[in-house]
Amino acid sequence: MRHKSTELMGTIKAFAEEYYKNYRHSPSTTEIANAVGIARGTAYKYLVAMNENGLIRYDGQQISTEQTEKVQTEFTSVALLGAVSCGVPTLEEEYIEEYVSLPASMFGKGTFFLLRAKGESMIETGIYPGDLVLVRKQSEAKDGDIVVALVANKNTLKRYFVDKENQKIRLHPENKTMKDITVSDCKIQGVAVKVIKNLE
Amino acid sequence: MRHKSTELMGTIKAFAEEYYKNYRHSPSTTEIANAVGIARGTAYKYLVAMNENGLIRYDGQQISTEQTEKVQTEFTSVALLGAVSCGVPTLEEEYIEEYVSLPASMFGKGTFFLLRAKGESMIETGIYPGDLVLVRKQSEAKDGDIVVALVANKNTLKRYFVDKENQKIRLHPENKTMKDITVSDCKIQGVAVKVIKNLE
DNA sequence: TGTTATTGCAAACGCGCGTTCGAAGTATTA
DNA sequence: TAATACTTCGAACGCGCGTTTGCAATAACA
Repeated sequence: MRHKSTELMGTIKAFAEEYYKNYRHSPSTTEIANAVGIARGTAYKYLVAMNENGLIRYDGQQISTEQTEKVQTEFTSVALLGAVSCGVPTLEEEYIEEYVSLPASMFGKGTFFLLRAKGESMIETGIYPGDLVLVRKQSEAKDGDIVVALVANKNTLKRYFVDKENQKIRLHPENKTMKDITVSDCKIQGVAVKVIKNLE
Repeated sequence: MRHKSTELMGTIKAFAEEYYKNYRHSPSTTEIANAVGIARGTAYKYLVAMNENGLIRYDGQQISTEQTEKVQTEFTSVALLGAVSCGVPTLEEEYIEEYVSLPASMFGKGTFFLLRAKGESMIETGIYPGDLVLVRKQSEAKDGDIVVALVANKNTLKRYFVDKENQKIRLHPENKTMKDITVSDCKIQGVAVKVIKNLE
């Protein structure tokens, strides 16, 4: 053959892109070599050639293509709380079921936790029992925010309103069959920012 | 001092756990050494001591603790489609806005794509315009599934029913103000499995 | 205070990585 | 067929890693 195989270049590119989507970094020359069945040095030469070629960019460390540039590599680590949503102050290690990484581009940055909604108090905003609620951890809330608040030693999900007249806080369930809770003070654990719902 | 500092052990453990949550693998001895200000060899010795100690587990490659075991390391790579949800056959590279990794424990495994819901045709199942819909790519659907289907060269999100009497497919918008679409055939792109909604 | 055990550091080893080099093999051209 | 250009391989170099070792510093104990 006269020229480096463009077929092989395509295979290498595809392999690198697939690898990148899974591991969020480029494969090593060794990994590429093994994957496509060539020598390590050859794999390196291919990468350099493909770089000059314009098929990929390669700086000796990372391979980048149009596709890999679209791969989001920023994540937020989020604690998923289990059966805790009532009664216990959250975020204690033993109540954390697992830690998951969520892409920062979709969910934002900050300190979050996830909890499984219980009860039907927020049905009218589309939060059903079993849905996962992503909560940004913060102790302040704005009027109208959906908050996780600790009242009577229980964590509940309610909409938060400040009653200026009588200096009270009103926690409003979005469910016509339930009544508002009015308290003079309550600890806010965080503000709900997303819901993840099952469809099937 | 007579014994290795338990304080330092705690610092190392905390550093390794935090690192693990961000990168989904353990830091190198060098990284630990730099982070806590000791020599590389010392860091290694600490890891070995902490392993015998029971404070962590260390196999020479990975550090694991109760916390790191809760960190989910399996992901599914998902293509996020941009303004495509109508009119164009999906999943062509140029319409992919970005690739995100979602934890397999929460979203399952398989081939998925995400799209931003447009129009109000699924409001009664809680899918509002702007919500992100996670779709499992498949060409078959069960009765009652919410599908992304290609009708009249447009992708739409509808509930899927098979009308056995007259061998037709009925695509049902969950919105009382809209009418069912009845077609004899349509290409199914996938089945909606999750919705991610904004709350603020 | 002197002896002993323990700790921390710097240096060194093997290994995999990116990278380079020379030799051997193979397609192209005359 | 012979000359040339190109490609591939295997070996080798430097570097960072995990790991080991020896030495100096230091705490504990008599």
